[in-house]
Amino acid sequence: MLAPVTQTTDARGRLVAAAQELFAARGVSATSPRQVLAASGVGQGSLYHHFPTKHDLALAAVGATVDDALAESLQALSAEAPALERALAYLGRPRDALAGCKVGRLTSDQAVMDDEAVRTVVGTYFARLVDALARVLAEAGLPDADARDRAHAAVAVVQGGYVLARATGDPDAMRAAVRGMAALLRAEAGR
Amino acid sequence: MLAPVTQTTDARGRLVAAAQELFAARGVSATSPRQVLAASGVGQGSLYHHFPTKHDLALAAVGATVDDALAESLQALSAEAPALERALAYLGRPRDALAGCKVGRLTSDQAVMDDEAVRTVVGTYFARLVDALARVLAEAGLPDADARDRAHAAVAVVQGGYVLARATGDPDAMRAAVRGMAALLRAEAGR
DNA sequence: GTCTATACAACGATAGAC
DNA sequence: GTCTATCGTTGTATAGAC
Repeated sequence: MLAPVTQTTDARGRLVAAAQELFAARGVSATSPRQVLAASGVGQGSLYHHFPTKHDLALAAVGATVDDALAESLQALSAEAPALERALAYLGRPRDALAGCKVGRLTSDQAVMDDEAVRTVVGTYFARLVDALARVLAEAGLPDADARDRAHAAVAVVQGGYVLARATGDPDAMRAAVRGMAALLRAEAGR
Repeated sequence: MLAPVTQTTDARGRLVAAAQELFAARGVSATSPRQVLAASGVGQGSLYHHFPTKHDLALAAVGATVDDALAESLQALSAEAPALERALAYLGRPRDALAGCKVGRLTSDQAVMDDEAVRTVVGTYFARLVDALARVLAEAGLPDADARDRAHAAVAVVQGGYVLARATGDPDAMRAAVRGMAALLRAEAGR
């Protein structure tokens, strides 16, 4: 019995993957268990066996999405480069601006904000991201309090960039916002 | 006939006001015509008389909300003060961070993004806001292209501040983001 | 563990009397 | 212009056989 994982991992895994995709594309509230069923290819009974309520499914899918997103973001911040360049690398990462942030969009989703457990997962994502960026900016030479403010601003610029790009239908809005922030950070560092 | 507006303005106006409130609190997708009915106090038939579909109601309510929000924002930018201070006044305006931006949140709302007319109204709001802020920053001495980038960044910081505050459940996240941005703009101006 | 069948409420919208 | 009654669909969830 060296392969301890049962075959059920498959059905469960497919359900979570399908839910992640649909939640990212249409939001949690706007996605029905029926749609997840259809996309995953499993039967109705299976879904409710693994996830008795939509809440359980949302928690699993959002948790997986947050884990993925956090790993990707922290990667840019922990590269082999000077601290300021690592911060700018996070800012400049390629993003699908018109799709919106898979995590950030959840804060406008009623089904998420009304669910304490899910909302906490989303909150932890941003808390950890800001913490990591603040450490990098402190390493770049800023006093701790200033580094935290700049980190909040930088993460906010990315989130707001998504909003601007989606609202205007123009991905350049995100690029302009990030460019503006990067220029300001460089200017301050070169003081 | 010097009073051209009929009494229907009342029922219609109450419907729009109720819709604005509900849309701001719960989103467009998550708000049903039934809820608008209940909140406004008018009858079922009246709603569908004035607004044959939910689309029509959304367009009217979102349009009204955008008009209000734009007027408020532009007010801070057109005060009697030096240009940089007007930009910082916009950034520092008091905001209900945990409630989210009544306009910005709409970009995560499926019912809005799928509706060309409504989405255009939301897009125009941000386009006009960025334009106005860019003009102020140019007046403060920045080259036009730089002013536009900084304006995108500043508007994005506010939108992202809402996201951070809602995600973490902490209004201070918005304040930190705005503080960080303001400090960067001041530093650049005092170069 | 997975399936089909079904329950019951709420959805957006319409009908037709007044 | 406004009302009550109702349509057909989809929502989340459950029942019970296999």
